[in-house]
Amino acid sequence: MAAERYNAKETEPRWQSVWSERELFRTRNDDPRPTYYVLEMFPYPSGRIHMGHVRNYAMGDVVARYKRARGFNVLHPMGWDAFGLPAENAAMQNKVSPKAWTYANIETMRGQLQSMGLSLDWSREIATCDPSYYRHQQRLFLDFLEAGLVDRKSAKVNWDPVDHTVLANEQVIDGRGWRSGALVESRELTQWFFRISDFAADLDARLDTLDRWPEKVRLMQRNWIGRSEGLLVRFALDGAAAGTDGTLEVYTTRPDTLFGAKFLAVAPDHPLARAAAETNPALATFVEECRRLGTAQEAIDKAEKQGFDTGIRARHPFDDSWTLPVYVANFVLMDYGTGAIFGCPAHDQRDLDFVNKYGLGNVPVVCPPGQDAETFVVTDEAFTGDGRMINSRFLDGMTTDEAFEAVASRLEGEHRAGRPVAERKVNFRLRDWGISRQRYWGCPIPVIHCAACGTVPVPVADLPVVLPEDADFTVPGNALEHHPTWKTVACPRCGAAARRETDTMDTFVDSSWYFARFTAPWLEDEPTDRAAVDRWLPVDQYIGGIEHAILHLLYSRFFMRGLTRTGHAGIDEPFAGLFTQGMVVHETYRGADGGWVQPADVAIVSEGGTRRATLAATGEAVAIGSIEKMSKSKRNVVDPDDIIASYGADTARWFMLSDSPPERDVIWTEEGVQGAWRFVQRVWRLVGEVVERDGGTGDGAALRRAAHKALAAVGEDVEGLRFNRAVARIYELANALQAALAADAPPAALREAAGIMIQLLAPMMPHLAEECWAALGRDGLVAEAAWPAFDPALLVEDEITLPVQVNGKKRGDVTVPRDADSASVEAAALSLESVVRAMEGRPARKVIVVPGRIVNVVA
RNA sequence: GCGGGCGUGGCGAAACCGGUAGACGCAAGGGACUUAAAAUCCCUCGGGCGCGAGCCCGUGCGGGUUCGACCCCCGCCGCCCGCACCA
Repeated sequence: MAAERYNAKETEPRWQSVWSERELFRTRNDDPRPTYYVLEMFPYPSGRIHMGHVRNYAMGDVVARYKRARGFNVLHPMGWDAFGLPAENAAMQNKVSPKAWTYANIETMRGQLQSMGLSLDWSREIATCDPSYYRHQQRLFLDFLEAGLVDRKSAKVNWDPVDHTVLANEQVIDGRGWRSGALVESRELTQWFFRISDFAADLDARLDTLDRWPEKVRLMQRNWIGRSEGLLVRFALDGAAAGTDGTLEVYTTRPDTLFGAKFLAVAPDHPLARAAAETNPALATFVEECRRLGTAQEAIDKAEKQGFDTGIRARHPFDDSWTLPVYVANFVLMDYGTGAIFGCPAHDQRDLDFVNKYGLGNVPVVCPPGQDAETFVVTDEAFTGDGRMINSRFLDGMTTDEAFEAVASRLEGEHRAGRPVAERKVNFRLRDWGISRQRYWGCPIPVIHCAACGTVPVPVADLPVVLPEDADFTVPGNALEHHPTWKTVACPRCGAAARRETDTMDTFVDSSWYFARFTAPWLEDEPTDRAAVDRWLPVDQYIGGIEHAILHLLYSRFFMRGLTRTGHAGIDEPFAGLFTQGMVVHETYRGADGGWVQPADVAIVSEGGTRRATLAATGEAVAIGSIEKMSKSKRNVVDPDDIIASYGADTARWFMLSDSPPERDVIWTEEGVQGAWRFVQRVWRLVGEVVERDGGTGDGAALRRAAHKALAAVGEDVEGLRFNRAVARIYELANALQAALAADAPPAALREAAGIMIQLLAPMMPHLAEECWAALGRDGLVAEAAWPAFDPALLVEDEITLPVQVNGKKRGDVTVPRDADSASVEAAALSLESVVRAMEGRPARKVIVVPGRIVNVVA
């Protein structure tokens, strides 16, 4: 045997080149074997990979390598989510172009990922910022436009008046722009939208079919889509209220409480409010105040319920003599339902707060179970549950549900001015996806604005609309807008001078279909190859962070439907299996001056169970703080490059997979890494000893059993993505192998067990596995070897040891033949000395024998 | 406020469908080897009592169901996450 110590630094690059030279991970679409598509969320090229990437890609690689060994034709690609604001910020600060910055980062990060030994098909690599990718995205936009999936409409946006740009909600902090610090304004801008809300019902319903998604994610999406069943009620208005047709449409999910109505309220930007404000200066002032408050989320949270009586009166739908005041109220949202509500204070907390402020009173109409209808009153806590109807005329005595039905069917049947007074309506919270961004570094929206022809799509033959490379980033705002010539263009329809759309697409668009592009990324004329898409999609296993539970995953689900509607695919759900992994967290450290100290500069000493930290360089004391997500601000990051340089990729991968369940956070510790590294060395040593062994007088049966048990268990654990358990099984097998070596087991059993162990750990530590595979003298590469089959006969023992309980407490064990009948097991158990003692002379009233499990004697 | 999840040794955790609680790893303590260190190997490692065989207690807390409960049911407590005026 060669070197004593395993040298990861030398072996890892060597095996990486062997895999790459043999094109082992290059996937062919015409390979006849069954397909398996495993995908990890592609990274943003921020500059360097972080430990979260290592964890994510280590998991995906285990699945890819395991499925390959299982005989699947595995697609495991990698790419770059490469558009986005940081590139423009870098351009502003460092005078490099966003393109140069992004591609330099990709270069670095590709090298880092390659040093991890991931079994990726690099020939399919894509970058979303490359015209060879975004030209197809532009084509998809045009197809979506044609198919009616795209809208251009006016919408309120967060406008940063200093940076001259629209900000996403996440970029507004305490009402101020995250970069400029300027107070953000609410502006109406004409924007491009994807009509995701058209699919709300289907996106909601199909969540039920995603049985390999985490329940949590499905729930989050369900809440986000926000389906509700209710009634659209048309209230007649007195006189000819301006801005209306004489009725006010209200959406409610509680028509049962209609007899508890005390007022109607509309949103400040409701047409009725706007019209009324024109003749009422005080109301105009109120509306203006609401609008100002409207932008800052914080203000909304704290704002008191406020309203303004318009003077308009509405008629109750069941009683024409019953009038209700119509308010403009700050808590009514224009973009949900109809922007108008009826207020039933006794059974809605907001409405109750409102009437209590304006002295409108309340009438309870639902009596809670167990309450007396005569005495039940509501003061400052609304009752929102189900109960029996009271004070509600023909509804009295009904349940809440019955009353809903009664009101709905009755009002549906009544008509006024040719329309039913009410209609059942399913409403959704989900709003259309605004994709316009006033940014340079994104996919240009391929349309042209012509004074004569209006908005004209760029002809497909003219694609791609390429970003200009000579943009100027010294002025804030959209560099496309500032560019001297880029936006000047001839109208494709009439040839007159026209203006290019200077908005680019939200970067979430880029990531909404990349998984489809991976199936045939070489195509030049089409976004997708139908045959390839049909073969590979849906993705069998998608792995990524929980932070994308809603937006990215919902947008992708919408996009898949869009692709199918426009003939680019044939399915609706892109991801059959989804797994959301936990974060990588680390202790934080603070120096004497209170500043954060990075782990690389800290030395930990542990004595008698107490851990103390010092600055490695000076010995100065360092305070150990709480465990947090690795972040630059707290400096508690560990650079994967450093770990790979000192321990190797296998050690990093192994540590990432051991200990914590993959969906939970994992605490990165130096001790843990060293433990993983010790195991790497131990495996190498054990294999070395096995190879050298040329005779043995001991028994190999126990080892064989242990190996086949591990084989069966690890297969199940990897299938279920329980990597931490698989790791524990492999440790057990290593322990068994070591014990067998000590017990002088015969070489055949040793070699078999060592071979199995290597194959089990190959998906996790592929380089070490290759090195050991070669040392064992096995043929070919372990990366190409078929997963071994376990021998079921070895999993069952001839004799089994059963615990014996007396009244549920364990008192001893009996060892019996595997197929012993209950009577003989019972006899053996009762004759145990420890059992007799525990019975204290009492007779056995009952003996429960669970075959192969346990014996319980009831005394 | 609404919705969801989780509470098991010093730590990360395991326990299949209600059947030996703590596998496996980390840390710690003791020992062997060594001039020494590193590396490696062996032993101990939930708490308490006992020389020992062994006994008692123990999965956030309080009840319940069961021959038997970390697991099921009821009621609390604590922590974490998501959404948040959605009518």
